[in-house]
Amino acid sequence: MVQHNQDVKDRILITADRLFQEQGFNETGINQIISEANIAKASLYYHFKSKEELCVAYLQRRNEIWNKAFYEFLRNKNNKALAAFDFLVERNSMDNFRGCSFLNMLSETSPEKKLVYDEIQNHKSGLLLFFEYELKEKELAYLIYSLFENAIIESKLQRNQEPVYRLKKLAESLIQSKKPSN
Amino acid sequence: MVQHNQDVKDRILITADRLFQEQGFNETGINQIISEANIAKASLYYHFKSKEELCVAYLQRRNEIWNKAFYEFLRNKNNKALAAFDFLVERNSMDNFRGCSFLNMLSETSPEKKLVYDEIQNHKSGLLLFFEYELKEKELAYLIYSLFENAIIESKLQRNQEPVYRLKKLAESLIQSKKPSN
DNA sequence: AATTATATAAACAGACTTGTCTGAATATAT
DNA sequence: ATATATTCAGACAAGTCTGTTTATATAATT
Repeated sequence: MVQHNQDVKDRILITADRLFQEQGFNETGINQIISEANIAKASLYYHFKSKEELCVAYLQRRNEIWNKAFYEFLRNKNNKALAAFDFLVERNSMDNFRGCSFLNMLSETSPEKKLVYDEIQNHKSGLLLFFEYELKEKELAYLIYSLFENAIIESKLQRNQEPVYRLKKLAESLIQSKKPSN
Repeated sequence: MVQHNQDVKDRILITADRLFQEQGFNETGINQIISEANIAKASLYYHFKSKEELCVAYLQRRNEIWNKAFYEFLRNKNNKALAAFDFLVERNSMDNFRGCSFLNMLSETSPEKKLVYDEIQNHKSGLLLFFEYELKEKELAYLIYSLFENAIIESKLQRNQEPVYRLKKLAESLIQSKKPSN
């Protein structure tokens, strides 16, 4: 039966999102996506002309979802730059230390795929902008951003939250020591 | 003609090393390895019972090669913790911003492959130990280690050396401010 | 001299890969 | 009512993937 309700594209994206995150991009085949999304292969290629185009759409959507969750989490927090580390703890618990979708893709793609690189760069520059806005000082922001990035990677590698706690404490003392009130 | 000179295993490792670095692990097939190494497929499976086992051997060898080049580079340097960033600049130029082989593998593998994870963890804990030895203070070492890690990632993502220079400067001022002589 | 270790080529298995195409059906828009 | 957009199932192409097996050859060890 033809399901003509225009959520076909959504179902593709939702399923691809889940599978790319769970298994990685190269480990996920088109056939698995269409099978689990319950759509026809021709429908996928009607909406996306290649797997690479689906990849770009996936990263765009992931960026939107991530940002939404991120800023929602921070809404009622006092020190948002530090609370970012708490967000990371929450995400690690939810996704079993899967790490950053964008850094994962960075390792699975090549610089020739410019549109893919663009989406990764865009996500990361957005995150850096957040720290710059919160901390006012650019070099301090780059510093805390770096600790945040390494918190993602190190907690993925160690498969526990200790690196996040530890780097949050380091970030805290660095931010503190820059405060003019001290 | 049978080449019975016991460098077959070496040729496999040398070729796999090159291809895994240039193309990534999952993007490199067994057939390409045997073809470019000029050996028979049965010879590969004589020395390595699976591609995963080859992966582990590759990471072990890569760790040895990396460490050798790293400590050789640092031998005549004064501030070795800071000179590590210069090493990174050199490597980026040589390998066209391919990034860290171990972090790349981290994104291409899964935690179920315990031996693979072990090699990645081993490499990174060795690097952290280096910073701890050089900087004496553990939390400072973890901080500089984090900047170093992000320098690898960010320069790969931006495909230029600016992040390395910038993070080296940040590292410098952080190390400076911890010195008791100030 | 006999055994064992290492190497070869090449076929084979069985599954998977991305992407195209056909022919039909159903919606939506004009 | 007619044109256009969307969806379907499923076959097909042309290749790739990891790994096994066979049968043979050579080198090293005992």
